[in-house]
Amino acid sequence: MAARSFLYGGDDPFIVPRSSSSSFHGSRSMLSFEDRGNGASGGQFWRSEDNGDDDEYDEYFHQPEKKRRLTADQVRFLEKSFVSDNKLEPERKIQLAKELGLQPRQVAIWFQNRRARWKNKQLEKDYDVLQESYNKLKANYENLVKEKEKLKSMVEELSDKMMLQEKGASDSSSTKSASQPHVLEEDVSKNMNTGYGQNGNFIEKTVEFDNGVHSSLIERVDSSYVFEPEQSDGSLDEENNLVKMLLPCVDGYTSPKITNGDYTDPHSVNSYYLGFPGDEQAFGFWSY
DNA sequence: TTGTGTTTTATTGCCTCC
DNA sequence: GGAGGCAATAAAACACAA
Repeated sequence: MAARSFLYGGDDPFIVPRSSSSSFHGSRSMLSFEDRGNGASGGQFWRSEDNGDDDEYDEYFHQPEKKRRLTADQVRFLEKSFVSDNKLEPERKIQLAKELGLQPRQVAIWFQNRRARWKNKQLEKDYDVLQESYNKLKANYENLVKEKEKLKSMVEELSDKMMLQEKGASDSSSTKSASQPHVLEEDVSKNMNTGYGQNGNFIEKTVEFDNGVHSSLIERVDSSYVFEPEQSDGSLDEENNLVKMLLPCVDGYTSPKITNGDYTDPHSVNSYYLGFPGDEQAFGFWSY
């Protein structure tokens, strides 16, 4: 872009008069004659101050341009200005250039570069925040996996006990006691808190296991119990799946059905009742 | 002193807005 | 179509270890 090329030569021609009341006279030395071979903007200042010597001017002006750093004072001033507003309106650009003894183009470039640095810093901050968030999620996930394993072994332990019960029951002649899931009932019931609610012909209990898993317990009017897992709880679903897998090992389970919380047609919903027939107060799981 | 990595200044090309 | 912003990049200036 020709209009912008070659160090302020074609853009924003702005020459600070020597008598300028700039508060940055210190920076003027940077633009002095002794610097002229080393500085782009210095060339123009020098040109304005030494316009009597055309040869020297030509010699300087055709030297390859070099860039120079702003003084600490100039940078401080620009930083202050940037903090107050990181966008640069033309008036402010001219004003800053005057006060700093710089070309407006230099001020514009400085702001542009400063915005780029600021953006990079912001990206770094955002990255750190995301990283921290990820680490927390990861730790949380690992805890959940451990919890899941714990629950899994719990279910396996319970089903083993059920199997033993079943085996013992089939060995004995008493069919009544054989169908009682005492171990399951005791082990589960002592590990949960219950709350109560009424639901149609059932009393619905909200139960909370020690591990934080919530479920609903449906107590039939005739005092039999079933479990109804909440659909929102994936870990319980997982547990139910495990229990469902173990079902073939358990003799005599029945599958009553529930629609909208009410007991209806035992065959209308695809779910399992993991209880036992004929129990007065049996525990079991609804499995979907 | 010099090689090397980092920071700063400046350019270029593209894009958007008016 | 010109002005200005931005991303990418070049290159000078600087810092610093060896």
